[in-house]
Amino acid sequence: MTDVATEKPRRGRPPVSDEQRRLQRLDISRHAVRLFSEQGVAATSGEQIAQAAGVSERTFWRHFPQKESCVEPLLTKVVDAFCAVVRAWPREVELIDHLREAYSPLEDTASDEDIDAVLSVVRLTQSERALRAAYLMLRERAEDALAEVLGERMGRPASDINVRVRAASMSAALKVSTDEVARAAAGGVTTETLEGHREQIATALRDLSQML
Amino acid sequence: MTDVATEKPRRGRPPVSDEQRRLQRLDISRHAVRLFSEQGVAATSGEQIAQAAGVSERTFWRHFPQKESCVEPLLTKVVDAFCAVVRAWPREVELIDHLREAYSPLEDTASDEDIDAVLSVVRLTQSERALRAAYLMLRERAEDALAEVLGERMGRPASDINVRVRAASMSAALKVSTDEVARAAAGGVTTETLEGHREQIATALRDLSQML
DNA sequence: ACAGTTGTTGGCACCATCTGCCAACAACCG
DNA sequence: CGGTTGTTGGCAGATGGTGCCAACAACTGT
Repeated sequence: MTDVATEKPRRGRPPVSDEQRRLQRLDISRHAVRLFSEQGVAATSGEQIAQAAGVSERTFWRHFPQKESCVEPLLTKVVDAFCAVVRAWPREVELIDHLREAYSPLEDTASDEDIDAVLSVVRLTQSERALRAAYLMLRERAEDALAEVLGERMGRPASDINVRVRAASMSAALKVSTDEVARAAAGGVTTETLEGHREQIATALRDLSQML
Repeated sequence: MTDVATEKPRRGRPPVSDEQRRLQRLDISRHAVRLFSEQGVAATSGEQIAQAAGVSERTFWRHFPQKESCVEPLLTKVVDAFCAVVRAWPREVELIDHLREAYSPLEDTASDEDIDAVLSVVRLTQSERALRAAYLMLRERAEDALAEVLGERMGRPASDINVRVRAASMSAALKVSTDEVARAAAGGVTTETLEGHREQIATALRDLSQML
C-alpha cells in the first residue's frame, strides 16, 4: 500500500535535485584535488578545502563523510566510462573488438579540462595511500555494476561466482592499464595517450586469456 | 663503502627482533578483531583495544598507525599462503593443476584457531567499509609480490604491463573466491570448506580463460 | 658494581577528523 | 502572510593520531 509516485501535493521547500548535489560535490572535489596535489593529502585540512570551495566546514563534512572521498566525484568518471561501454556491448561482437572500437575513455563523460584532472587524481592515488584506498573501494563498487551487466548477459544472477570472477578480473585489468596510462600522461595529455589506453586494455585482456 | 654486516661491536640495548614485533602486533590484532566483531569498528576506540591488549594507548598507535590496520597481521595470512604456493609453482606444471594440488589455504601458515579468526575477519571486511579498504590495500601489496614471481617466470620485469595484468587478475579471482569461502564458513569451518576453496579458485581461473 | 649508550614505553599536550544538536534562513504552499 | 519542510552554519565534544620528553630496560666496557 505504499504509494510510489502518488504523493501529497508537496508542501514546504523542495529538496535540491540530485543533479545539483552532484555538481556541488564535483566543484568541491576539484578544489580538494588541486590542494591535495599541491601540498599533499595529510597537509590539507578539511577547513582549508571548505574555505577554498566557499562553503562552511560543516557542510563540507556533510558532502564528504571522509576527507579522502573528495576524490570520488572525479574518479568515478573513469570507471563509469568503462561501465557504459560494457553496457553497450552487443552480444554478437567479441568483447575485445567492442572495446577497441567503442572505448574512448573519458572523452564522452568528461570535459576536456576534466580529463587532466581525472588522470592527475589517478596519479595521486599512486603515491597517497589514503587516496589509493578510496580509489580501490570505488573500483569495487564499479565491480558490482559490471557484474550486473555480465550476469544479465550470461543469464545468471550477478551474485554468481563465475560472473563475479569475470567482473573482478576485467576490473583488475582495467585498473592496471588505467594506472599505466595515467603515469604515461604525466607530461600532458595527447589524443594518442588515450588511444594508447584503448589499445592497452585490449591487449591486457588478450594477454589474460593466454595466462592459463 | 657502506658496510653491510660489518658493524661496530654494538653498544646499548639491542633492538627487539622483527619476529617479536610481529608476535606483539599479532596479539594486539587478535584483541582488536574480537572487539571489532563484537561491537563494530566505529564503536571500538583505540584506547579500548590498547587496554584489552595490555599496552598503553601510545604504544598501540605506534604499532598500528591507523585503527583499521589492526586487521593486517591476520589478513596477510590468507594472502601470503597464496603467494607461497605461486612461488613454489614448477614451470612444467599447469597453474590450475598446481593450485588444485598444492593450495590448502591457511592450513600451513596459520594455527587451527587462527583459521577461524582469519575467515571471520574476511567476513568483517564485507560489512565494515573501513576494514574493506584496508583489506584491498593489503591485496594490492600482495599483487606486487605476485608480479615479482610471475615476472621472473616470464623473463620480464615485474613492472611489465603484461605481467601486472596477470597478477592483478589472479589476485582478483582469488579475492572473489576468498570472499565466497569466508561467507560459506560463517557457521563453522570444516575441512571441506577449505577444500571447497581450493576447487573454487581453480574453477575461477578456468572460467577466466573462457571469458574472451 | 658502575657509568655510558641505545632502544622502548608511557604520559602529556596538541591538532585534525568527524558528529550531534540547534538556531537561522531559504523555498515552497495556501 | 503564517505554516511547513529542507538546507546551512556555528558550536561543543568525542575520537583519531602525532611530537615530545622523561623514565626505564637491556646491553657494553672498566
